[in-house]
Order: sequence, then structure tokens, then C-alpha cells
Amino acid sequence: MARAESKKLKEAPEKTTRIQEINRRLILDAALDVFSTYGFRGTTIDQIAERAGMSKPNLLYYFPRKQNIYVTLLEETLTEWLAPLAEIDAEGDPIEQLRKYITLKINMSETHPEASRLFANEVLHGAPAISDFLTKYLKPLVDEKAGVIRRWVGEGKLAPVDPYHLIFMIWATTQHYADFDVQVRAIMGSQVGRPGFKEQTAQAVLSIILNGIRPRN
Amino acid sequence: MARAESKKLKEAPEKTTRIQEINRRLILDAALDVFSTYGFRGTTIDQIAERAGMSKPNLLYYFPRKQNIYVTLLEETLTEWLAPLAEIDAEGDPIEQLRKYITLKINMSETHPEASRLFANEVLHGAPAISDFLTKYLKPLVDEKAGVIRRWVGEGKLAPVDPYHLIFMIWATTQHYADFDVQVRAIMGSQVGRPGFKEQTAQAVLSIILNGIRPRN
DNA sequence: CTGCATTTTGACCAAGTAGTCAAGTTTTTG
DNA sequence: CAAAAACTTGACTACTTGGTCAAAATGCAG
Repeated sequence: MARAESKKLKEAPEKTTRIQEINRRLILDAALDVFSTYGFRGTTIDQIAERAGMSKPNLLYYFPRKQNIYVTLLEETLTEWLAPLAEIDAEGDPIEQLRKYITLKINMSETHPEASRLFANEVLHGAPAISDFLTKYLKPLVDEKAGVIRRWVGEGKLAPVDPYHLIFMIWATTQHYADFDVQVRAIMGSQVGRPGFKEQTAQAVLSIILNGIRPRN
Repeated sequence: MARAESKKLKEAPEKTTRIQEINRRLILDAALDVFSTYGFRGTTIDQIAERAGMSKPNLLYYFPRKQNIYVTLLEETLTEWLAPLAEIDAEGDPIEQLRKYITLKINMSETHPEASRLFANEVLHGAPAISDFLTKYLKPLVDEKAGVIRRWVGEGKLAPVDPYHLIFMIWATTQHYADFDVQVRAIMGSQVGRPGFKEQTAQAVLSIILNGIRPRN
């Protein structure tokens, strides 16, 4: 948009042409598919280029290194992926807030399983590209929400439970359906595709977790 | 290559020498470390050979293909990994049986995180090497145990809950601590190493799940 | 239309890696 | 102990793959 820079100045810091915008998008979309399936090492630039419908040198014109595509993709994905956590409202009803959070996560696992797998693969391999992100951005966010949950527990609105482990449990359970999809399908077979499966999953997960943390007396 | 008929018996189908036993073990142990960290594609035979303390051609003398090592390792690991599930006793007390199962799984995640990661990585990438195993061995086992749980529910010994989703939840939650160890550490920091952390984890997981499925009236 | 900037690609290169091979060394066995 | 079998490895091959480059094609402002 900012077309700006007059022609004969020094190297312009950055301008984005229409073609650039289109092709970067094509590349990133293709890369998400491929990286999430084969992992970083298992993916070749040729694969991404083919899926994006362009030649390898052309792809490298937009992202000079394989790493660049991968990191850009992770950054772009992660913020979105964590958004639901940030939305937990300390002033809301605990059970309702957590129900909403879990529901959102299950939906995301269904609609964007590639994002989940991309992330899972990265973390599984030691998070070499995003360890900074984990400590600088994720940890503070989790700390804050853990504080909220701890307060709820203190007020007797939830059964006594370690907030960090509760959050891990929600992550693990919801992402399981994206990350281990093949296994889920191998076991549950045709049920997985059927309409209503997602609702059934949400129902089961919500039932166990929410009853597990509902205050008892 | 007419091999000696001079010996009276035909070629023995397989015999294992002392050296073979030692070296296969060395290779598989080394391979587990490397494969579980870098995945199949991310691992080189040289890496495994070096870690096993032998030359690459020597390693290939025992396992002619990289795939062979990988598959052998998966087979060896999987049976052991699933053993606890098989131990769930239909005649036992439901809550006690599940408590035992969850506890065993958490212990395994702590003592053999590499096995968990090896498996997670394989499934995450579509289980190309073990899809047969999943349908032929894992599915029947899970079906059987799901039947047991369903019966418990029918007898009112557990809250109404889908047995498959319950099993997935237990898998997801317990393996999370092995597979996403880096993330858990990034968030919980020094606590992870501390003695008692495993117990605290087990306590939290057990508390939520068991209370989530305890019969209500 | 013209000329410059942007985009595109075929051909190529260097590094890395799975797997081979033939020739040596060690272990087993009769 | 000597021959056979089992084991070990340096050197090598064939192939994959990340990345380069120079030249051609296309887009676009004046």
C-alpha cells in the first residue's frame, strides 16, 4: 500500500508489490501443507515450489532460505493459535470461561490441524526455531492465566487443581485430535468423518474436564 | 552361490552370535536416542554409527537399511509401550484400575520419553511405518478395553463417558509431558527438574480425570 | 511505445547422505 | 593351530537437495 519511496533513492526498506503479496501467500500456504506433513527436514524446497505452482528459483526469490519460510510460517501461525487463551476473562464465570476455551481449541484442531501439527513437530524436536517465543511470549501469557485460575480456586469457584497442569491437559487433549489424527482414525474408523463427531468429541472432553474441576464440597 | 552341502544339515535359519547381540543392542539404543530427537528423515546413519561407537559400514552390516533400524525400534518399543493398557482388569474396581493405568503411563513418560517421542513423531507424520500395527493390533486392544469401560459405565460405576475419548484423553495428557517436554520446561522452568514434580503431575492429572468420571447422582 | 525494474527459470554447483565393495582383521571351530 | 566364518572399515558411488546465477520474460511508469 505505502507505495511511497521515490525512485532513485537508496535501497528502499520495503515495499510490497501485488505480485509479491500473491506469491508469498501461495508459498506460505503450500509450505504449511508440506511442513506440517513431513516436518522441516522431511520437506524439500521443490515440494513446496511445486505445490505453490512455481519454480524453485522463483520461490527462493521470495524466501532466500528454507528456514525463512519455516520461521515466517511459525510466527504467523502461533499468535493466532494462542489467541483463545488470551481471551479467558478473569471476571467471567470460571466454568463458562473454560468451557468456551476448550470449545474454541477443539474447533481449531478440526479446522486447522496443519497448524497444530506444524507446532507439535517443532516442539517435539526441541523447538529450535521458537524457544525464544516460548519463554518470552507464551510463558508470560500462561503465567497470567494460571494466576486467574488460581484465584478462582482460591475463591472456591473451582476444585483445588494446579492451574498449569490444567492448562497442559486442555492443550494435550484438544490438540491430540489434530496431531494424532491417523491414530484416532485407525481406532475409531469411519466415525471420525461423520457429522457430529466433533460435537461428540467436544462433549466428552468438556464433560470429563469440567466435572473434574467443578468445585466439590 | 552354492553354499556347502558338505555339512549334513541345511543352513540354519538364524543364529545369533554374542557379538551380534551386543552390537544390535548398541545400534538400537543409539538409534532410539537419535531418531527420537531428529525424526526419521532428520537422522543420518553416521549419527547413529558414531553414537553406537562403530563405523557406518559396520552398522550397515547389522541393519542393511536405515528403515530396518527404524522399524525394528518401533516394533520393539510399541509392545512395551502399550503393555499397561492390556493390564486393565475388567474385574477390578474401575477407579482403581484407571488410577493404576494413568500412574503407569505417567511413569513411562518420565522414564522413557524417547520412546514416547519416537512414537509421536511417527504418528504425527501419518504413521507410514506402523499403520498396519495400528489397525491390526492397537485397534482390537482399544476396542476391548473400551468395551470394559462401557460396561463399567452401564453398571453405574463410572459417570457416562465415551470410553474412546476417555482413553485418548489419558494418552494425550500423559504423553504430553514427554512429547512437549521443551514447552513444559519453558513454562514451568526449574520446577520440572525438582524431585516431586512427577508426583505433583500425577496428582493433578489423576485428580481431574478421576473426578471427571466418578459416578454422580 | 520505451526503457527500467521486477519477476521467472533452465542449467548448474557443492554438500550431504544412503548404501556398496573389496580387502583386511578378529573370532570361532574342528 | 589352521582354516573357515564372522566381523570391520577406508574408499567410493549414485543420488538428493539447498542454493546460485545469468539471462530471458514480464510488468509498469512516463
